[in-house]
Amino acid sequence: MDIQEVARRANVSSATVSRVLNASPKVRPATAEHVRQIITELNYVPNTSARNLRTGRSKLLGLIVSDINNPFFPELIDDFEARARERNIDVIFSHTNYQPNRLEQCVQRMIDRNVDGIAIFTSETNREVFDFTHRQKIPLVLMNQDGPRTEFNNIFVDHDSGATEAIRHLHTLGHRRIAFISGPSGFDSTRARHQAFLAAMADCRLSIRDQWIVEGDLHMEGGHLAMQELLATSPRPTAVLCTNDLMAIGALHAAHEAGIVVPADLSIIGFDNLPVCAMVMPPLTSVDIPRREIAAHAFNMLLKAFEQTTPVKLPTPRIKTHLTQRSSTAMPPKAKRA
Amino acid sequence: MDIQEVARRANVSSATVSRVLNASPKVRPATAEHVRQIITELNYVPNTSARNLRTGRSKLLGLIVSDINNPFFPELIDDFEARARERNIDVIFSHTNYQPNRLEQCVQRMIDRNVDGIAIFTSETNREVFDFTHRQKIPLVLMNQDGPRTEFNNIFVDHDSGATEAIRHLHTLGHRRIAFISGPSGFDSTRARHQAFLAAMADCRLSIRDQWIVEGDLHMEGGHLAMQELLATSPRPTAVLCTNDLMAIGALHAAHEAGIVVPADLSIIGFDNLPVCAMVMPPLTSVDIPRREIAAHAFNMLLKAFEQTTPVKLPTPRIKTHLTQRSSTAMPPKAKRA
DNA sequence: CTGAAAGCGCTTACAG
DNA sequence: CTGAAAGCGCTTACAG
Repeated sequence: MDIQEVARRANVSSATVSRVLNASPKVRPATAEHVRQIITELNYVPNTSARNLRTGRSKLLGLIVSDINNPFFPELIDDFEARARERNIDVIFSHTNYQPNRLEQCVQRMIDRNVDGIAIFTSETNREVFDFTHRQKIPLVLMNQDGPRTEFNNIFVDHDSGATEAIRHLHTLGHRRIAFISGPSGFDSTRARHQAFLAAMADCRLSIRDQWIVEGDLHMEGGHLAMQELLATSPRPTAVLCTNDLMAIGALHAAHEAGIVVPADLSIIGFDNLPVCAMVMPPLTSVDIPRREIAAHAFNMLLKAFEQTTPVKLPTPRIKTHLTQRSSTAMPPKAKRA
Repeated sequence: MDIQEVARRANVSSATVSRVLNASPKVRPATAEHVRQIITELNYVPNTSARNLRTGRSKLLGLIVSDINNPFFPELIDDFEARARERNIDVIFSHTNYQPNRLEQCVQRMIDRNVDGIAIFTSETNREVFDFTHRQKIPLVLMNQDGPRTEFNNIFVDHDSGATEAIRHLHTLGHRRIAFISGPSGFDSTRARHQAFLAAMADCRLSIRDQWIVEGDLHMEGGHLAMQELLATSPRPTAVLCTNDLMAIGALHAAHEAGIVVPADLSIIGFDNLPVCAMVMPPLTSVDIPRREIAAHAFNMLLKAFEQTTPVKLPTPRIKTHLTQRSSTAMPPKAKRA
């Protein structure tokens, strides 16, 4: 069943069928209607490969994330894919498992498939690959890759706004001794959140103690260990901001094991606002990263970039983050006594 | 940069280049080596669409799940995709959001892309779509779709083994009053787990009380409400098996709110063994569904089905489920007193 | 072992 | 508004 067969049955040329298929306005409405009917009757579906070969477009977008098992990503993938589907675009999806060299393979495979654009949401960076893709004139969108001066299309997620809201929230509750569980310094996003914490503390004129800044591995384990360290300090902090939710949950467990009640004895705030925040006890207050908004920007930018005949750098959207309050924060014990 | 260009530079015909590309043994090794060198030099990548158009294969597999936001799926997707990547196959991924009619669109889109096979992991069923795909002679693999008599390739996940282990575990601890939070009866998997519970109880010669079987909505809310109902019964159950982990977590919260300590006062067991089981307090004992094993079977079956010239029904793998013990189960209060 | 040539199923500039 | 024809970039049966 090919376009010739449809043409024969409809008593037109394959060119006309093709025009109907592509909703060309140059076809007489009656002819178009007739052809459409035959198409339905025959249950004809155009061959995508032939189409792509002819047009040079694939109606395929690539989406690369660090780790599909990280609950940060599903919502983002979901939204991106839903938008693509609306426009009859398919998505090829891959993940790097945080390995910069796997990014290269992922991108190469997508280029082989002749994708119309690639969105890369990885915490690791591989500048050579970005450059390579850019030179191939394949539309590219990145997230939080070294600021506004980059030549690549970029989406900027502002961690400062969320961190500021978090620290102000604690400050308003009466907290003065606030600790931070940082992540490994190798990742851009981790560094950005650390900076955001420092800025937010300064904003509230709160002093920072070195011993209250402990590094974790971004997993529950790391948060657990970091919290144990913090609990051994004297005086103890009355509140802790964590670089991500998984570490905040690890911290929650460590506090519980030490007989410390959250939030009565200690307030904890996470970062990411993963679905699991609502599942732990107490439900975790966390800085939300608007994943669906990010996905929407990425998709629209890719589409726009693809429509340009000459590649241009699109304006960088700046996305604010905000605190989502749940039940892991309260007044510090001291303030209660007072 | 196309195959002709490579042929010209290598002083051979495009047929020879093509043979080298496809590792045909009919090329003189020296020629092949020379051509390979030129290919590398020119950074040539064959056009996938042209290839697909010629060969009629796409090296593309479809993967459809109910809900990417459900933490059950990421591991499964991960494993499936990793296997595909090993063989240079790409995966087009989609999800139905539990709507049977969206399954039709998903499948149609994949057929349009000329996929070499489709794996469908949805809790909802759409027999017409399965039939349609089957008639198109596109290899298909389903999960737990009405038993061994189906004409479709199927993977059978045995909920009985896990449920039996769960009930025996509780029985051994001394529990006799065991409740069940069921799911909506519309889903095959939900019904299967309900049956598995009943069979496991019979296996341990434990009696079942109607009031100790409460239906939930598969989400935290439903588990929460169901547990509140169970706590209002008299006598109360000392242990609860839940149809899935999300409801088990809802139940955990409800117990906590009622001042009931898990596991000292009440044991809770979930189903699915999601990553979140390790994050809640106390960590949740749960029946594990071996997702990676399922993904492996699905992928291999699709590959095998595709290699057959005439469609055959492959043998149905039977996958056992097992209990993963954590900290939400203990001896019942009565047994302790004794 | 190698090449010339046909053809996979479309789209589109061109001619009418 | 419509059609004939070329061509997108490959692969493969056929001939040598």
